[in-house]
Amino acid sequence: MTVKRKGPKYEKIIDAAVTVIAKHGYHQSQISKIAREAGVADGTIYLYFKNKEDLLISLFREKMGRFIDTTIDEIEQQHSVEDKLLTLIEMHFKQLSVDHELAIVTQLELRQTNRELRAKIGEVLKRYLELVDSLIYEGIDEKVFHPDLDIRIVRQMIFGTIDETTTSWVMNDHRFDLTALAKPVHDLLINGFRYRSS
Amino acid sequence: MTVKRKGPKYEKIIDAAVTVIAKHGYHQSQISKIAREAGVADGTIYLYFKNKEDLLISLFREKMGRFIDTTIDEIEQQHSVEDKLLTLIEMHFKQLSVDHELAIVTQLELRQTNRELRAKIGEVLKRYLELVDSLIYEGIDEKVFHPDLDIRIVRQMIFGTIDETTTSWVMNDHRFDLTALAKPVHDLLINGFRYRSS
Amino acid sequence: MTVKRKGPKYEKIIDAAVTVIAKHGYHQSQISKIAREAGVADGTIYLYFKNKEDLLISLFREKMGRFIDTTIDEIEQQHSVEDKLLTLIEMHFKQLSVDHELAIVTQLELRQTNRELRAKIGEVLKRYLELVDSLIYEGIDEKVFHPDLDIRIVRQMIFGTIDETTTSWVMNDHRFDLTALAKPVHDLLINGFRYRSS
Amino acid sequence: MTVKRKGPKYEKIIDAAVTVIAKHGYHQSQISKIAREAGVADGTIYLYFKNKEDLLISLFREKMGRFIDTTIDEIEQQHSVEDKLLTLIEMHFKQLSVDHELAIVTQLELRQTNRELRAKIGEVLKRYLELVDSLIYEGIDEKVFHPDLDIRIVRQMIFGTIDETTTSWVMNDHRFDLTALAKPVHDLLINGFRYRSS
DNA sequence: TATGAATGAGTTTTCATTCAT
DNA sequence: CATGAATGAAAACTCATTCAT
Repeated sequence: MTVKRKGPKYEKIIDAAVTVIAKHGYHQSQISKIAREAGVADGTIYLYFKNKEDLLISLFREKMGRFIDTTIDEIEQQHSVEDKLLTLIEMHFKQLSVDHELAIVTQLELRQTNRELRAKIGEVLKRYLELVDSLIYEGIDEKVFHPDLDIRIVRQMIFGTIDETTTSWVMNDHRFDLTALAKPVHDLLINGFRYRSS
Repeated sequence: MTVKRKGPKYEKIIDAAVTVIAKHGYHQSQISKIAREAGVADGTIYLYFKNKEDLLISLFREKMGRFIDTTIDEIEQQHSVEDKLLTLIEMHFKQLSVDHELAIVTQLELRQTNRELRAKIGEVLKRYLELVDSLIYEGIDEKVFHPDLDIRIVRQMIFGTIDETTTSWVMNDHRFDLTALAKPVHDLLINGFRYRSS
Repeated sequence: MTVKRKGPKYEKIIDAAVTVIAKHGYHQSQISKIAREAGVADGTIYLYFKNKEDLLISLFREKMGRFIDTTIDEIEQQHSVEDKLLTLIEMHFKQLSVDHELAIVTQLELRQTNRELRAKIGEVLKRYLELVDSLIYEGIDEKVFHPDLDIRIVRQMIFGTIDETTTSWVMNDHRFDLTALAKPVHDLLINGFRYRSS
Repeated sequence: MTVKRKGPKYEKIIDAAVTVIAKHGYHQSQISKIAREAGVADGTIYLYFKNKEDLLISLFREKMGRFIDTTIDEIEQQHSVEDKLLTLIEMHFKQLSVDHELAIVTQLELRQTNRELRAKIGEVLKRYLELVDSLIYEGIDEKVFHPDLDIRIVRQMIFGTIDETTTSWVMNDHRFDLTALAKPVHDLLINGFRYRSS
C-alpha cells in the first residue's frame, strides 16, 4: 500500500530508469525493461514506487532536487549578481554536460508525458524558477538590472534561452561544448545583442 | 496506396484534429474521435493521410506553413531590422492569440509525441529558424547588432524566449494579453536587462 | 465507447462464454479463450460488451430472461395454482436439464463472482422471485394455501429447495434425472413431510 | 514443510481472516492484510497453514465443526423428532445471528471460491447433512414423517430453505430477527403450505 | 470515393509464496 | 519460531489500421 522511499534499490531503480529512457526513449521504456536494467524483479519496483508515474516523478524530483541544491550552493559563493547569473547558467550547462543520459531524459523524453505528469514536473521546476526570480530582484535592487523590468518576461527569457540551448545541444548529439556557451549566453542576456559602437 | 493531399475533407480532417487534440489532449485523441469530429468514417482518414503520424505532421506543416508565410509577408513591409524583429515577435504572439486551439496543440500537445515525430516537426520549424537567422545577419550587416554575435546562440535566445513566453501564456489558460508582451520582449532581446543609468 | 447489443456475433460470444466457463471454470475463462471459442478476435468482444463483467451480466440476463419468459408462458396455460406451481418447478428443472453447460454456469460458476456482479445478477432474479410471489398470493386467495403464510419465508422455501436440488444435481455430474424430481418436490412443498395416517 | 495446527496464533489468524473477509470481501482479503489484522508477519501464516486455500478450509472446518458440535449437543437434549428438527433450525439461525462476521463469510464470501475449494467445503458440510438425514430417518421410524419420503429431496428442502433464509438475512444487512423465523420455517417444512380448513 | 466492422499486438500491476536472516 | 523483502507469472483492454462492400 505505502511504499518505501529509501534504500539502495530505490536509487538503483531510478538510475536504471534514466539509463533505459535515454537509450530506448520514453515510450519504449517498459517497467520490465527498467527492472532488468536495475537487476530487480518487476514487482520490486512497486515496493519502492506507487506506480510508473510515481517512478518518473520521483526520478525528476531526485535528479532536479540535487541539481537545484548544487546550483544554489555555487551561487551563494558569488558576490555580484552578474556572477551569480553566470554561475546559474554555468551550473545548468555543466551539470547536464556531465550526464548525457540525464540530459536526454529531461530535455526530450520526459516532455512526452501527459499533461498531468508534466504538471507535477512543473511543481518541481518551480523552485528553480523562484531562484531565477530572486536573482532578478537582486539585480534590480543593486541597480545592475533595469528597474522597470517585467520579472515574468525576464525569467522566461533566461529560462527559455538556457533550455532551448540545452535542448539544441542534446538534439545535436552533444556534439559541441555546451559549457563554453555559458559566457556568451550570459553576456547576451544582460546586454542584448545591440551593437554599441562607442 | 498513395494518399490525396487535397480536397475539402483534407482540411476538414486537419481542423478536426486540432479541435479534438486541444479539447481532449494528445493521448485521448484517437483516430475514431477525430473522424467523428470531422464527420467522416475512420477509414476515410487513411485516404488522405498515410497514418496517424502523417496526419499530425501534415497538421503542423499546414498550420505552421501558413504561420510562417504570413509572418514573412508582414516582415517584408518593414524597413529597419529592429522593426522586422518586432514584427516577427508580434506576428508570433498575434497568430497564436487568435487561435487558442492551435496554441494548445503546438505548445503543449504536439510535444508529447515521440522523438521521431518531433524530428519531422523540427524540419518544418527549420524555415522559421532560418528566417530568424536572416534577421540576425541583416542586423549585423547593418551594424545594428553586434558583429561578434554567435548566430546560433542568438537564434536560440530569440526562439527560446518567444516559445517559453507563449507556452507560459497557454499554461495560464490564455489569461493575460500575449500580444502586449511583444514590445517588452523585443526590447529585452535587443538591449538586455542591464541598467544603463546615463 | 458505446457497444452494439445486437448481431449474430453478440449471440455467438455469449454462447462461447457459456461453453468456456462450463468447461474451464469461471476463473480460467479468460477473454482470449472466449474469443477463440467464438471465432472472433479478442477486441471484437469489446465491440459488443463494455467489459468482461458486462459480458457476464448480459449472459445471465439473456439466458435467464428467456428462461423466465418460457416459464411464464407455460404457467399461464395452467388453471389451478397447484398446477402452476408444479409447472414452475418442472420448467425450472427441464430447462436446466436440457442445457448442462448453462446449468453449470448458473449453479456453480457465476456464483464465484464478486459481490457487485452478484448484486446485478440478483436484479435479474427479482422477476423470477416476483413470479413465485404471485403464485403464493394466488394460492392464498383461492384458499389453497394457508392464509397466514409469511410470503417471504415461503418464497425462500420454494426457491431454496429448487435451487439446492438443482445444484446438487449439477455437482453429481447430472447423473440422475432431475425432471423426475419435480412432482415429489412439489408434493413436499405443499404438504410438508408429516405423515398423515388417515 | 508440515504446518502446526495449534497454538494461539493459529486461532488468531483464523479469526483475523474472518474479520478481514467480512469487512473487505473475499477478493480484497490478501494474505498481507490478514497478517496485519492478526498482528503477525506474512510468512508466519505459512508456518500454520500450507497455503491460502488451506487457511480458508481450516477456517470453515474450525467454525463449522464447532457449529455442528454445538448443534448436536442441543439436539440430543430433545426427545421428539419434531423438537429435534426445530432445534436444528433454531441453532442454525442462532449461531449465525450472534456472529455477523461469520455469517457474511459463510453465506456470501466463501462461495466466491473456485470449484476445488468448494468441493472441500462440501466435505465439511457432509457431517451436517448426515445429521439432517438422521433426523429424517428417525422421523420416518417414529411414523411422524411420511414413510415414502425421498431422503435426498427432504434433506435438500430442509437445507435449501434454511440456507436461502440465512443468505437473505445477510443480504438484507441482518436487518430482521432471523431467530424468530425458526418456528414458522419448521412448521412450513413439516406441514407444507396447504390450507387445511377443518 | 467512402464506409465501419473486425483485427490482435502489447503492458502495467497484483499478490501468493519463498527464504535468508 | 518469526520476519518481511523480494519474486515473477498472468490477464484485461485499447486503438491504429485494414479491407470487403
